[in-house]
Amino acid sequence: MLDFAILGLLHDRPRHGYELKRALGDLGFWQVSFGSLYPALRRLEKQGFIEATKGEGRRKSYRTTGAGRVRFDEMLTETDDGSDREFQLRLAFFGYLEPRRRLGVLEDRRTALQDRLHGARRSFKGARTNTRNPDRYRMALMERRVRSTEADIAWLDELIAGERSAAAGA
Amino acid sequence: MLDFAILGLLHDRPRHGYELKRALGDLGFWQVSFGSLYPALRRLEKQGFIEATKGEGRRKSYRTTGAGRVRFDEMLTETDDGSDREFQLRLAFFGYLEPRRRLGVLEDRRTALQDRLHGARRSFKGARTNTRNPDRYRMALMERRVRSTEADIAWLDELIAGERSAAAGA
DNA sequence: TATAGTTATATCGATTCGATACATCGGAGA
DNA sequence: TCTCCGATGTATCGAATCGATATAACTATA
Repeated sequence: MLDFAILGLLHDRPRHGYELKRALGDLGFWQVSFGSLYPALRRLEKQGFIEATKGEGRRKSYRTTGAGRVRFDEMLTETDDGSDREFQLRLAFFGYLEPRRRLGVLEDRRTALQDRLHGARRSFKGARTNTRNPDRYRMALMERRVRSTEADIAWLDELIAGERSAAAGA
Repeated sequence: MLDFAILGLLHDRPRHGYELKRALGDLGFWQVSFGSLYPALRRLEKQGFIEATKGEGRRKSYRTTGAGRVRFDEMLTETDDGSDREFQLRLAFFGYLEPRRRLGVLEDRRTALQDRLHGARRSFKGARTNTRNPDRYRMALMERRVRSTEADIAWLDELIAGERSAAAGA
């Protein structure tokens, strides 16, 4: 997954290590550590997906190779582990995904969130009903989960609507 | 952090490994793997914080020792790494924290979320203003971050209000 | 001229993950 | 009745990731 992130960010333009960390953090959902990043860069370089050139000063500028761009395209359509992080990462690179494939990804995500919502509601109602003395704070956690999943679905629906009108308008 | 989770769940009552994984997953924010859980149990046992007794069938029932309960109490008030996960975990065990200490934890969390909100808004507005051709999908991600942080603060404020009235009513 | 903060690359040990192995148990369907 | 399947349950492996730390140069500021 970090490999996917790096290839995607380098697909935008060449960047050095520190800048990759900053850019990934700026996406808002993953503060990656150097202990993950630098080994990942060497891994990708050894696999021939990226290459380093010396930038200004101490910097090493990385860019994707042809093989790296092919790998990135594969990853864009490849199997989805269903994690929140992977979805957000995929969305960050949606501009590089063929437009006709986008709606499917969003709808799969919607299904997954609906499932999560049902589970969250079941837990919440179950705890309220079955537990003799339900813990106030754990109930609050469950309620938060229900609400934030609902909010995510609403947000996603806006994205889906936008995608449909973009498809119709094109 | 996993140690904290295990000690807290065993503070409720004795549980076996599989049950701990289920209980932690049911809290809704951490699907821990067996590859983390079983080594953690052995770690805690070796440190003398928990002990195993043979339960029915294949089960090994774990419970906290005196030292384990002391350690858990320390962890309840100890340094906070500021992560979402740690906050949620701490909240799940709020019932075991002295009532007079609860409000402080919630207010610290509120401050952290406010900071996050400011950062998220700054990124969002910055991208909209500075970027010549802002990526539609990355903008959506930023907007989601703003909205979900706002929703979290609102949810937290309800908790804080409840806590204040509980303190007043007592 | 200290001194503190940011930029930048890098590594270390410990933790966590995802996959897998293996075995038992209860229920559904042939 | 038999057989398969999914849930239960403990356990381990290698790889990925984390958090802390080391090092060093540059930049601002007191």
